[in-house]
Amino acid sequence: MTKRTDKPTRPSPQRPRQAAIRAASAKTPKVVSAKLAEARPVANRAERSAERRAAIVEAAMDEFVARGFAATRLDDIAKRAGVAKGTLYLHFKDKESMFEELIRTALVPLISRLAAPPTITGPVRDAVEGFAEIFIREVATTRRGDIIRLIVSEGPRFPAIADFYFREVVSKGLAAMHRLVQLAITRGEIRQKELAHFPQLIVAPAIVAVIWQSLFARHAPLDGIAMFKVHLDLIFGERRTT
Amino acid sequence: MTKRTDKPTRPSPQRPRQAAIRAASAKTPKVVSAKLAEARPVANRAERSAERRAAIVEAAMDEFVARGFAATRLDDIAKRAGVAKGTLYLHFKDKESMFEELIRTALVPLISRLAAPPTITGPVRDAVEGFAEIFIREVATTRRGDIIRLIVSEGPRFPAIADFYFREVVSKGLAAMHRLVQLAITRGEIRQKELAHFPQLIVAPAIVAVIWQSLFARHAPLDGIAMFKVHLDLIFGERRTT
DNA sequence: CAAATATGACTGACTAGTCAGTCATTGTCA
DNA sequence: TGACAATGACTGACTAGTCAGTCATATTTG
Repeated sequence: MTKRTDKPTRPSPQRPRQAAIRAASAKTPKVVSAKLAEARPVANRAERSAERRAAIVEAAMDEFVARGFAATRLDDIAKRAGVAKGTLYLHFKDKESMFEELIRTALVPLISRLAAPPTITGPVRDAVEGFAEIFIREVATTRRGDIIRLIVSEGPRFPAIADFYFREVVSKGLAAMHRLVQLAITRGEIRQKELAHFPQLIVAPAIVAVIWQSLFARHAPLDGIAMFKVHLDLIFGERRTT
Repeated sequence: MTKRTDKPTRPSPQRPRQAAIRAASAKTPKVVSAKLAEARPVANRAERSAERRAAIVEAAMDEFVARGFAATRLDDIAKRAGVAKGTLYLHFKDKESMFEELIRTALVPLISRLAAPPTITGPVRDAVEGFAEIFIREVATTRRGDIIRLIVSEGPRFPAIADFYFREVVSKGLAAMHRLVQLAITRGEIRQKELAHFPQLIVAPAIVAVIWQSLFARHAPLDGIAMFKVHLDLIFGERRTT
């Protein structure tokens, strides 16, 4: 029950060590708080607020990725972001909203990348290979990969997130893949016509690479890009030139 | 900590409604308690204890799969299993041990399946296809698939589980795949020799199918077996006969 | 200085784990 | 074999502790 029947009067809160506290918190290798302390030319309200929010988002991302939704403590997020817990509530309604908003925000760059010019100049294979190289280097290796794992983990418990992810990322990405495959088939680059029905097959190795990184990289490193090239050889036939 | 320095007298607990409580608990539609009530020929202590344990394992599996480790309440597991919370601690040391032991137990059948006769009679493709069909039907669709998702979700937070899973399932499975691929290459069934370096490519679609089921089946059903057959066509070349 | 922001102590709901007490089953003995 | 004693599986009320969310107070800004 946590009695806490004491503390009857609280003789005067007296925030004495404010500076000290800040100093201590600045001393820690916290990402953004340091940045705030150094480069603060003037920073009006809006800017500072945006910076704070960014710091919170960054910290929350780290914590959620490391521990999952349920096991993450808002106290830890606040500490890592260099703010008080109450401040979190100035930016987010509650823990759940924070989590959902975070995932969505984190996916925005991915989405814009997907919507980027799908103009094909050379062989389709090169397009797919470039796409995969970017994906594996920028997703499987970075924290965006963790986001994918987070979605796999928490998706079933956050249908809103799974829905959003399917709508904004998966279906768009698969549609793009579908188009590429169709093009490659008409061009004769791909012989297996059935592949058009399962664009998931194109990206499957990339997904596996992401999962492998977070679970087994320690036991057996996996060169995702090399693996994907072999995969492309299967799809497009073995490459002639080196 | 758990002080417990107090409790000097405990005025006399007086458990009055023992019978009533039992009746109530029996009335609930609990899985195993019902079974016990009906088919109880004699059921000595050991048998009953084993049944209890099985009920707990079953219930715990359901709860952990549905909510993840952190969000699962032991009270709920106990209620679902039709036992008191204290009983859980007669079978498991604590929540974490319970979780880990559960995962291991759940994988035993999978492991024995992997260690099963790898004798190849016909084409390697048929062996792989049979293997995949079993896997997708018995794993992607059933609760074993949830276990895989659970490992992906909680693995990073339970290194012991990730280690165990890698050692007992992943590395063995990949080694088996590697052997199959080698055989197929020497037989001329597979032309792409590099495939031997990445046996993960063989199983990637199966993994993706598992994940798809739990996240997106609602939005867009996926025929995992059909997908895998197309995948095999890519690896072995398109199948001649229907 | 008033308004806008930020703080962190505090609350209360919730939960892992404990343990004194109960009682069905098993063992013992006449 | 029937009565009685011993056992230990089982129970659930209870404790200590945790943590999301609040709000009175303090600080900063314009």
